[in-house]
Amino acid sequence: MTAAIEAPPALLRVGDVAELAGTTPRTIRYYEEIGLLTPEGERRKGGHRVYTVADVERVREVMRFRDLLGLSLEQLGTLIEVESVRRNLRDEWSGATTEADRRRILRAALHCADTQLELVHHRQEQLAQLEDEVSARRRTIESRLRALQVGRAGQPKGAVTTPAG
Amino acid sequence: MTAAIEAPPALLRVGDVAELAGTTPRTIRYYEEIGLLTPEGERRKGGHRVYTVADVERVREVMRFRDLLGLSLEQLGTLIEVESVRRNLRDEWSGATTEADRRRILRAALHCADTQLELVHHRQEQLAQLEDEVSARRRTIESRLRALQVGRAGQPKGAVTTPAG
DNA sequence: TCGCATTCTTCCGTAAACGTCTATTTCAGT
DNA sequence: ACTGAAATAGACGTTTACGGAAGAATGCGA
Repeated sequence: MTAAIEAPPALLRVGDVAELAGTTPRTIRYYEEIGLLTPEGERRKGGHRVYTVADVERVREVMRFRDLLGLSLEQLGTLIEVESVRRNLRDEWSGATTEADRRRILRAALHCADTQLELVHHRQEQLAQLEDEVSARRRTIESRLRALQVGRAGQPKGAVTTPAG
Repeated sequence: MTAAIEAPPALLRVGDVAELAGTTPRTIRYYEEIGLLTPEGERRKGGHRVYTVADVERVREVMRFRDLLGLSLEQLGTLIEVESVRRNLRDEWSGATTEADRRRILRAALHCADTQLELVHHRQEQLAQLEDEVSARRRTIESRLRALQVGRAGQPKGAVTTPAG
């Protein structure tokens, strides 16, 4: 009796979340401490935190943005969507959300995604430029190497031909 | 009399380098302290460091790799070319470098550039994947928004159409 | 030559992002 | 019910990448 009507949310503990996200329990608690992660579901009466797979996703998202965009956790706080928004986007809307609310939430989420995309694109441009410069240098080195190989069969000595650099 | 034969190397002091590279003297000295930057040219007899524009470039390179690849300065030490190699690549070869030496140096530099390119490409892949996911989410949000707008003119209430996700 | 900005070394401070330890519950398998 | 593994709060420790101040020495323009 009292069988689960919907799929049980697969309760996770802090250690599970840490392992699934590839980090440590300390980090998970720290993220909560600074307001980056509010575990879904209430604490158990013993005080233990209760998570779901959505929280794991959240942690992974935080870590990816941190690594790939080089942002501080504080900056991520303003970049990553707020819990309520996320919950609303993932679950069905709670009965209390009016249509105007939904629109507002969706607009906020859209704006958030746009900001993220801008940052990603900016990063991509910077990386592309870095790539250009490095590969240009690579070509220079290569041509100098070839010049050396040729010189070996041709002139035994002489001025080094500085090739455009 | 005693006119400069070659272009004078434009001696810079630590403050100049810092300003040109967009950082502070403290950072410049720190980079030297941990072995990332060995100023060209000897110290002046007063003990003041002497730099050239090449050192400025070096500093900028360090900062870019640090920012864009998210590497620690220690990791950068193994990634960025060693001073001697750089000097040899930029200046003409000193009279003492034999042809075998030059080839070895060039090969090392080539390998170094390849490593850098690999890292850059890996980063680009990660960013591309992140871009995909974010823009996918963006589309989801957008379609939900549209669904709301449509619902406003069509059905006044009903189940929310969860669109693939 | 004077004076003041700059640089020198040395040392201590700091912020971010956790690691680690302790002492104390709490949970889960048997 | 018991027991070992795991979680809790709280505190302090650690590393990286510098910031900042002190006191002395140096360089450069007038």
